[in-house]
Amino acid sequence: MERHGSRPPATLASLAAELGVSRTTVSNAYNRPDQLSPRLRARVMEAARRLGYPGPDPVARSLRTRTAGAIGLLLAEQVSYAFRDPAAVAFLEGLALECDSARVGLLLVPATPGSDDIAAVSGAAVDGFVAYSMPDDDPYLTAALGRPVPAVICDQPFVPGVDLVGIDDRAASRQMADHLVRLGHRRVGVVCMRLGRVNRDGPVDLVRQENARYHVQRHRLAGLRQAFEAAGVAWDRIPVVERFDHTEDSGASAAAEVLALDPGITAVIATSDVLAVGVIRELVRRQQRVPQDVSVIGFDGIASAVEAGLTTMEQPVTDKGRHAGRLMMDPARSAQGRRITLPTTFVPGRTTAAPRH
Amino acid sequence: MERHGSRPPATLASLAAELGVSRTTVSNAYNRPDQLSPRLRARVMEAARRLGYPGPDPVARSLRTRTAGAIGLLLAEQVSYAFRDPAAVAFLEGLALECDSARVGLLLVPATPGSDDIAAVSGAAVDGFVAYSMPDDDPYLTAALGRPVPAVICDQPFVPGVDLVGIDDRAASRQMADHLVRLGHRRVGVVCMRLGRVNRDGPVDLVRQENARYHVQRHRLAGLRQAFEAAGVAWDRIPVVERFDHTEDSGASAAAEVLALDPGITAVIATSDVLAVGVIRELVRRQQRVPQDVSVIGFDGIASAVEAGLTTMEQPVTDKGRHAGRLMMDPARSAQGRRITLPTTFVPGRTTAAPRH
DNA sequence: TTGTAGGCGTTATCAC
DNA sequence: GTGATAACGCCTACAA
Repeated sequence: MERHGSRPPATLASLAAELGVSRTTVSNAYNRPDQLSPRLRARVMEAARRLGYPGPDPVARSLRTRTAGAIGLLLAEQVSYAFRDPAAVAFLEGLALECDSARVGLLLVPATPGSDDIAAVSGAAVDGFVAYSMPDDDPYLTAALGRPVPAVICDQPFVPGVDLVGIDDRAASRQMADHLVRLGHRRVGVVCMRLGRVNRDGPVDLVRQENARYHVQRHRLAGLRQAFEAAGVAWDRIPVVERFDHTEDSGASAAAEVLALDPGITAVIATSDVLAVGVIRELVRRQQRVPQDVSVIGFDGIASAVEAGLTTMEQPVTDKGRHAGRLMMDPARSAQGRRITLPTTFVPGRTTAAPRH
Repeated sequence: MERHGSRPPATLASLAAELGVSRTTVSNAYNRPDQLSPRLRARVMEAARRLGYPGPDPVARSLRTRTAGAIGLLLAEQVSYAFRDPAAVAFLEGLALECDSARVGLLLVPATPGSDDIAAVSGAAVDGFVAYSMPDDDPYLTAALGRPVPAVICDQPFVPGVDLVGIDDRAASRQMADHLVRLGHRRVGVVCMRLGRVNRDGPVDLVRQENARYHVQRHRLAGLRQAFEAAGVAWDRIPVVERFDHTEDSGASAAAEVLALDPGITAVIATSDVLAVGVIRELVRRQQRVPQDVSVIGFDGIASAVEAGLTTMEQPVTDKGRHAGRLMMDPARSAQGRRITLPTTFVPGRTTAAPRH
């Protein structure tokens, strides 16, 4: 591989000068080969090779053409997290599928929560943003929406005028709870994901539930509440425990906390499969049998959990990614504020059963 | 969110004009707040808000500063594939970790194999490329190396003068084979990943083995050969079957093919865990017990396979990503051609045992 | 603390 | 089929 020497790197202009032709001609050699005599084009390419000219500079081209050839992805977590969460990975797969076929790059924007340094968002050379499951008032998202490029949001938040891809979280959640109610469960515990942007773990009171900055969690809790109240269970007696980090460890420790708050529960509802897996781990550690002693139900339908027999609510995560990608690529993006709601599927597993008495 | 109206979008220049100050002042307001009286800065920001100026254009800034704030990732597959292969996901996690802390974006470059359209690579606005496990003569990689930015390669290919992160594939592979030899296996079959850029499945002769375009596979096969020949087994009697797609289905069909070539084998060696899992699936389908009837061994140490008890050679995939990222960010990148070789660990599982006779 | 002005490397437009 | 010219939007010496 020829590394350029000490002389300044070749540019389109210097190539043109060297050849005694105009810059237009060199530009055409690359972008419009048919506008050129084959002979001249060959001469240009030969000189390019000789001078080590790597072809038109992408940034300069972008400036001129006003397109970056990439879309940016925004997450509520560090980028590396995206590769640790199975649901996020599945979403990314779907999104990448659409990027692939549109031949567009996917830029993972480093928007580390906490340090609210907008620079990475304002400075991302992209033709649009896809935001995946962010809180209602995220500064990175605000910055992205302020840029003059289209945006698509997946799951949350809902922003008027901005495309949204999601599911009916409240209905799905209610359905989950109904399943338990039907089995006969009345005393249950709930383990949910973070409800706000600041690191906080612990029991959640009604006020915090209703004011959650993450509306997906808000809706899921509301759905559970509906189901249990419809069954005559007082919702405020049900312990709800929140975890900031979305990991199995969080699920395990939250399970312990829920059990401490009400040792008599017969089921644990987790608002995600990752948490549910942690819950089960903790129950097993305590010699509790699932589902004989305690039932466990999750949400998401991630592959590994479903294979392991978790009862859960499956959502089409990869499809979410595809739809988000399609909305982004769709030329008719003038029609903004579109909304796509995808269906969910209840997946009965081997982790729920009637409570024993 | 204020959407700009019909007038041309605000620029730094138009903002300056509006305010009756120079462009420098506006630029400073964004990039060097301390060079400005707080009052003036406030005026600038206020006007920006009023005019819907989203801040300096990232592309124009990149052109001027000659940095893109992102690194590009090149794969031998479609981008979406990266999210389907556990090893690739782990690598990406490690790489993303470093990108996060360096506050640098990660651009997944759409380099679809087959359609050798270099444009996405030449047109990627990045400060460097990381290539993950590509064939020896990949045109995308060639294009990337031709760009005047640093590059780091993970696993393959080896390119003189370019940083490389990898493992000792031959030694690790030999160690795997030794394990089987020690258990007493002499008739085995091998299932390996693609050896060339064109779609091809089937048995592999010695010539193809030695000329494989993917040197990782080449080394792994060579390591196996060494081990078996040292044990007095004629390598050319051992069936080796290649699969282009890296999926469990491939592993399964390859297992069937290997068994057809030599029904008497007592063990199957797969050069990846994904393939190994497929191999086991096929064996189970045929009512063969693993390891009692046939032993199976994999390579990679992906989490799900290790948990499932697969005997395998674990490589530190996430660390590979981290090291690749660090090499990329390392300012001392003038010293190119660095090489990092990471250690592997043999993981005995429940899928290998002595052959029965 | 603020302003002047040149140039980063390219492509679109239009003329020849 | 080829060339001249004018942006694209910004940064940064340098000067005031």
